[in-house]
Amino acid sequence: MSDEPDEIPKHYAPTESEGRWYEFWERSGFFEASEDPDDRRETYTLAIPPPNVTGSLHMGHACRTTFEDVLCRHKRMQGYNTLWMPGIDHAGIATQVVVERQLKKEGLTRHDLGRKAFVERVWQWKEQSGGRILQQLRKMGASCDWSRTKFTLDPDMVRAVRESFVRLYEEGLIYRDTRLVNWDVESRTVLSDLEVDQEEGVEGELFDFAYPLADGDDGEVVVSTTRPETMLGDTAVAIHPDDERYRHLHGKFVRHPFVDRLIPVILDAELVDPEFGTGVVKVTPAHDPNDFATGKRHGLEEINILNLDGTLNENAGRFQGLDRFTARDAVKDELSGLGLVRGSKKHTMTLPRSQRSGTIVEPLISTQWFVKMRPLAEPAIAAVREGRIQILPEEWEKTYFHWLENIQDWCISRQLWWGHEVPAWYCGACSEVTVSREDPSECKACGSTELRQDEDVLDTWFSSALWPFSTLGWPEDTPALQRFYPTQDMETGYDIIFFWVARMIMMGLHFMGEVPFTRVLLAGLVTDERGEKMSKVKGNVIDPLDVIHGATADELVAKAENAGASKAGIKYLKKTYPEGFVAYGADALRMTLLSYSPQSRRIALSIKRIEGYRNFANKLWNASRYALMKLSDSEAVAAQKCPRPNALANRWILARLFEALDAAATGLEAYRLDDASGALYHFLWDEFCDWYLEVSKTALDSGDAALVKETEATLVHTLETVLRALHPMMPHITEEIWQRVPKWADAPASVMLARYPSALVDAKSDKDAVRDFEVVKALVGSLRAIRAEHEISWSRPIDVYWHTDDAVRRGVIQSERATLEALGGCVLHFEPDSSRLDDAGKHFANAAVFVNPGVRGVVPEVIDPEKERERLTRDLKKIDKELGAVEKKLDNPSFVSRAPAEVVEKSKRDASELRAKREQLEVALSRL
RNA sequence: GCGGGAGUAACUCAGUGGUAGAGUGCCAUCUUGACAAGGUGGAAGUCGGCGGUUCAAACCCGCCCUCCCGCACCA
Repeated sequence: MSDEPDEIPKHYAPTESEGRWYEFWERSGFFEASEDPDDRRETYTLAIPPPNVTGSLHMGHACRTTFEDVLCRHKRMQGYNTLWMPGIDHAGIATQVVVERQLKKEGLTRHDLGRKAFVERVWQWKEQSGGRILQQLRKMGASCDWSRTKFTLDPDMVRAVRESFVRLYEEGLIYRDTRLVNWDVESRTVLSDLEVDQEEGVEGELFDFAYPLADGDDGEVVVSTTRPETMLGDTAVAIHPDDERYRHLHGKFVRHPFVDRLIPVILDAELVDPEFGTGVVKVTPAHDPNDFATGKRHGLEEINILNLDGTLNENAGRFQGLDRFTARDAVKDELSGLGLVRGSKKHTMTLPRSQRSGTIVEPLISTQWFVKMRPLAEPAIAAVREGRIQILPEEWEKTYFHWLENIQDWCISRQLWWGHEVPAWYCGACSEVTVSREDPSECKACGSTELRQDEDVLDTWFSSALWPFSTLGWPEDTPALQRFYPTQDMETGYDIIFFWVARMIMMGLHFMGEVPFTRVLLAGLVTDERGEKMSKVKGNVIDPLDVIHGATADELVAKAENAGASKAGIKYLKKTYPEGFVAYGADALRMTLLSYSPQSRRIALSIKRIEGYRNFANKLWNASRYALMKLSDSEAVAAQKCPRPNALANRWILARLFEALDAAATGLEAYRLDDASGALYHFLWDEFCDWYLEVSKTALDSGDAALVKETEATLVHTLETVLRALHPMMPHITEEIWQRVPKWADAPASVMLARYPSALVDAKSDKDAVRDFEVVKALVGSLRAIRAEHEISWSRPIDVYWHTDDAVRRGVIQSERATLEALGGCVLHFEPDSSRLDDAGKHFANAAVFVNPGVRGVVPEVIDPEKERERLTRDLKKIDKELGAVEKKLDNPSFVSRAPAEVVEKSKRDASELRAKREQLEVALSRL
């Protein structure tokens, strides 16, 4: 047989197989949701978190995609009309930056092209390389309904955005206002609070200087600041009204040393903490949020000293044109020259940085569009509080509530060119604003045609917030919207709970009057195996596609260098993956990502773990290969029907299959895909492969026609069922094998269309079989241990004399004799006279002894007495430890009286079994 | 300052009251006809520390130490 070329290769090769099946599924339309009015199936809908159009598949996407695909494939197999709605996000800043970078290489800026040409250029780029990530999601096996793919700038999305903007405007929930905003001087746009990161622990300087009193008053007031340059925009100094030290300053003025300006001393209990510094605060309303609020309270002038690029403007007098940081030193020098410096000390502070450009964000007065959030937040809070939306893991609810309860208005305008245009037009004649669904031809107030559209675009997240219903056709009342809204699950990373999840809930409730989804699943962030965030600089990025298709070490290094990895990063990469990656396949990657607990905030991905699951895929492959070889000439064997076998092993594996399916179902229902996949993994490997396949060899070779028949039926049924159960997790390999398994006449064309196996339908729990098979496993385990300890070659059969007083166990051993002898490599002899075993030394030369629950046995003439002593001593020690713990418990009267009866009973049983075992081992030891 | 999370085997992590688990790694051994990407056997943990509740604590409570993450404030 070994001479014959194998029809099925020994190693599973994922690369070719995965692409082939994916193409088959997509071409066959298996991913498509139905809008057929006669289709009465319940729906299951999940909208993909649309990746950035600039995006390239990373592990975060891979993780999301896997999780979502499992949910969708599972629901689909359960008979739901399943819609997994795919799409891409236009990603305002991110995309604009990418194209601007390209232009830079040509020596151009976007201003050289002008707005229209630039936007055209971005579209061009989008058409060429934009949708790449959707192809990459396919490599993961994602079963999205691609026929519905949306881009957030598609015409119908534009329509949805305009509709929602206009409605919110008409309802007074969108307004235009001048206030202090976060200004990114590099990207030259405003940012929402969420787009600003606070960099903590920055070592800075607290600089003290003096303002001389004006109007002939002698003296000065000393103020402290971390930003001396902003004094150019100071319009007050503030003291606490109750501060006795400064009572003489009430109503006075100070003189600005550089600019011809008198600055009032104001009293403000809110701004000033008399304990801090000198107790005097300089007030710069145009460049600090607190000062801005103070300015509003006191009606102070707001003097903006900055240009939009971060240089100082004409209000800075002689400092005009200097960069903001250069200006800081210049101002300090100037103050020093005037003898006004009063000291300086180190100061630890927090700096606001732009998430995009990394530059320090400037608070700047600007006119922007805002969404009034409170009225939207209230229903969103209620929806979660009342359980109409469930957030998992639950601890995120607190974070969600905390944010919404303290929410600030959302600044939605951005000074970019790429994005949804603000549908507002300014009239040149009357300066009224016209906000309109359609491009207006005249001012709504005065009828003038002198209209100019607002030049800003909307925050990318504005269109994302509409995603669950805009993708289904809103504002049209389409059949899709009716059928698939609200959706069921929303799965995404916890890092965008505010950016996206909360806003979708608010907008969904507002525009649809219904929650956009009933469950939010928040997953952790994927990091490298050290728990460090994957970063191009660190060289620790694992590209999912490299894992799937393989990559040499050289390729990895070249790629990392190209991406700008540091020297240390390259070194780490070379050290960690000296061999590169073999093609592990999408299924192995998926299983790995699923195996991490969804409750963890960090998914420290390890290549070793991926390798482990690649090995699992291979194990499944080879187990199937064995089964298919054995079943090759039994065409009649159909997998569909659950057999009713008589043989113990067959009954056992079906019972265990039942339990594994039950565990998988429980895991899937609870969104614990780690538990679900783990249950099937262990069933397949530890039970089906390690025990059942081995036992089946004996049965299939037995020549007993009835036994052969029922074993074949059980084998194929178990395999076919476990393939269906695993399909959502490992779609490609299960399809590859399932297609080869003998099937029933009207079987569907793909495993993904087959029914998901349910424990209740497929088998009944056979507890007796499970209990009896444990006897087989324990006995074989003992024999293997003896063999291993005494280095007995497998080619040498051993004689085994055994005895038990337990009728059930005796029955099992006698009826499973063939199996036991095959797996144990032995010849079994029942020893009716148990005293001969107790006193084995007299009757058997060099006997090794084993003791199982209720079964004793000896293996004569095979042993090294020293090793036997070692083995027995070790066993004895283990038993002593266990027995000690149990006995201690039982000696405690409180335990016996207060613990539940079943717990006490179990302990008693354990104790007596352990004592018996202990006695046996001691006898055996003393004999040596 | 407010809030959340984490600390369990060498590593990465499961484990919400009843005798500590997995994957990888390690040691030994086996090319037994599905699979060496494998089989078999084995070693390895004062469950961060201290106290409390309980018959019983990795798990519940309190305090402490270390690390991570949000939010707010920071003259």
